[in-house]
Amino acid sequence: MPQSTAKIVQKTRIQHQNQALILKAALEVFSAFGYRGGTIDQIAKKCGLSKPNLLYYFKRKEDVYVAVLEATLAEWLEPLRGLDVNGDPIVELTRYVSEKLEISLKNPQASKLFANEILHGAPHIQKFLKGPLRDLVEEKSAVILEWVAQKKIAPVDPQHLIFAIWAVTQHYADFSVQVEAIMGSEPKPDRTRKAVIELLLRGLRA
Amino acid sequence: MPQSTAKIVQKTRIQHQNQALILKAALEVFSAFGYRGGTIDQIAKKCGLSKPNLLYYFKRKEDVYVAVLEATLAEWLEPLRGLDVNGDPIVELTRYVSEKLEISLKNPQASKLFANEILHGAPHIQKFLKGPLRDLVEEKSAVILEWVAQKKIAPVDPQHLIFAIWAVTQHYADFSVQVEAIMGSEPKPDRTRKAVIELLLRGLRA
DNA sequence: GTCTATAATATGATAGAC
DNA sequence: GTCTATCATATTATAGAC
Repeated sequence: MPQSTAKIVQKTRIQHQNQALILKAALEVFSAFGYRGGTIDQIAKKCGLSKPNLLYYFKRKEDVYVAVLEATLAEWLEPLRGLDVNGDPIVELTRYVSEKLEISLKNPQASKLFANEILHGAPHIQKFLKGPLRDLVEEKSAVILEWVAQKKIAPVDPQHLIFAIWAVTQHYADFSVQVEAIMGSEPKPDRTRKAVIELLLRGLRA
Repeated sequence: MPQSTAKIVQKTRIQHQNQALILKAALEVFSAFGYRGGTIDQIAKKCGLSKPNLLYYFKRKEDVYVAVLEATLAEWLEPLRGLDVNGDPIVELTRYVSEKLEISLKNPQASKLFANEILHGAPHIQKFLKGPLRDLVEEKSAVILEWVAQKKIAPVDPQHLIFAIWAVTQHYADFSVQVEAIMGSEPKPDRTRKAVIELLLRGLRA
């Protein structure tokens, strides 16, 4: 009995380990080639498993994709959630832009995966977009409008401000190839951060 | 002899017509599903040709893709090219942002096709990025720096300003699904334009 | 130039031994 | 749980008649 339990625990551990390996490899593959472009063969090779063995953990290719996609959604919401109506608007927005940019630069693959999904109509995350994401944007738009009402920042359309922040911060991850082609090398994160904050927030000071 | 010539002309006309049909259909398919996701079968059906007939005009799937991609590159450069160092900076930049946004909204498929290509490493347009695009950005960065030197606009990093304009304007085309999910409906172009111009350029007034 | 038929390949998924 | 072998299917591309 004890040995049997130990065995189960052992197996479960290996399961979790392998699942983690698969998700890591899947993120690399799907972010680079898209859902249709990436193959389970590539993913299996990248994490040292055979194709049938991978499909033992995830029955279908789509299941792997959805799993890795959903793993990134939580992280996606987090920075915006922190926007505090009681804080100083410029400080709050600066922190938000900084965090969003840092996440994009630190994990460009997740950003690309997400961008690719939305670019092709978001077939797997409609509910996320229309549910949690929409609700959060609505909540934080109210925060920004409150700041405007209190004349703490210049008048601004809150939804479009949020879109602009997303667009610019993710641009450096999603279109890194273009950025590097034009700048001749990888942009310096610190300089990028300063430039982005200036561009997006300078016009808001009341 | 005259008839023979007429025939050739006729054929050439049909060729051009069919090529145009193919490129139009290919843009729809590739922008929606990506390069790997789109099939020549879909494209052929969409323009009423048989698959072998399509492959008579373009030998390989990749040739169709490259053709439709390159057809969009010229249009891509055009608005930035108009930035005139002798004009009023705010007027010039406002015009540029407006044109860029209008093109994105009018032809979101081309924007998506382009975004997808870059997202996946731009394997087919490396030369375009490192050549004409880079050169043009360099030229127009100098224009913006000149305006800064003349104290006509506030100090700004010209490359990052251009990136921000691209990111925000294309966002409404590339991520339209997300924008609509959050706003509940298609955004009004006029309101979007005003919001984007305010957000990007308000901070630049000297 | 256009078609039907088909070859050649890639890839998702399963069967069954161990 | 993991493997080899294989099936089933989708898709690119070509052959050859008309």
